[in-house]
Amino acid sequence: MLSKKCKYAIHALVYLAERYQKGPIHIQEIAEKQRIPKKFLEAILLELRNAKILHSKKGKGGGYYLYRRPEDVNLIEIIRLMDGAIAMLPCVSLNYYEPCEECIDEKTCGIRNAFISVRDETLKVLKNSNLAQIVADQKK
Amino acid sequence: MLSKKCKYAIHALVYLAERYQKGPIHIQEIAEKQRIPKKFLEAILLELRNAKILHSKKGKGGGYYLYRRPEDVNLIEIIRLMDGAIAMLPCVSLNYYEPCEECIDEKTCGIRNAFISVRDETLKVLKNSNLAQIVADQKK
DNA sequence: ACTTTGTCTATTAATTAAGTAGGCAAATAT
DNA sequence: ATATTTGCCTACTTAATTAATAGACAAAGT
Repeated sequence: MLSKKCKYAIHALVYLAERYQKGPIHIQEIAEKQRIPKKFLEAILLELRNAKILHSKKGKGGGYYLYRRPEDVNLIEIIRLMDGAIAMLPCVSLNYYEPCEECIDEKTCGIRNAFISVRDETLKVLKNSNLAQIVADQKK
Repeated sequence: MLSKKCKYAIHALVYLAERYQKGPIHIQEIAEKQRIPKKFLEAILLELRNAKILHSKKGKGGGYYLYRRPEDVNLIEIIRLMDGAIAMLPCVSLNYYEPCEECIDEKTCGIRNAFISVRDETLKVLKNSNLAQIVADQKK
């Protein structure tokens, strides 16, 4: 399951994608419209900014805005940033690999194969799911 | 990520699948060989028993054994039993559906589509991954 | 009877997720 | 300049979930 943090991030990004190139949006506005605790949202947007997904402007009239085109921000990146590994086992994670503590021998482990397939299929779907796509789906 | 509980369950079941129809296996033995805290394992095996995946025998010479054939126990069932929903969002879960708290309107939500696809692909893979398959993969 | 082994309920400990507080720093307006 | 707005950053608190443990009980076998 995605964490609330991750879901908040997706909602905030979709909100900003709908307003792409319309100038900075105030945190307060996003928090209210998407019903996200403001302080929590601040931390989330900051992480997205540090990851070069968002840019910000300070002072009056400031706020956050999408740095990249909506079609260039996909769910893989957002989920990895917020929640870490996408795989169901640490030992099959591409970006957050760790050996499984409970595993006796990874080389002969028969469990990993299935989860490698799950990971690959999941990445395939999420790679094609970007902010532009989500905004489009929303309008139906 | 799968919980430790779920990973312990899979390891214990694979251990029992390897010994299918060889009589009951003592909890203690599984706990030691698979390095699982005994008391924790007890609770796990009990759940698997209540779900009709395992049977048990009490008293001397007792223990747990697979109730069904290894090919008839797949990862979907184990994961759902131990960790609940397989989907990444509650609102797209087939067996543990719940509306997303942060969602304004599920009908027009553009986020769900991707996660419905992820869920379907994941189920497709996990459905074909059963204990017999895992044991076979292990021998390579 | 006595021993072995699973059953069940209740607790505790550890970890992670979620949310909050408050001062600092940069940009803008007057 | 200086006051105001707004994001930046660190630290902390609370809540929830996961992991692990304790101990009495019940059934089966010797």
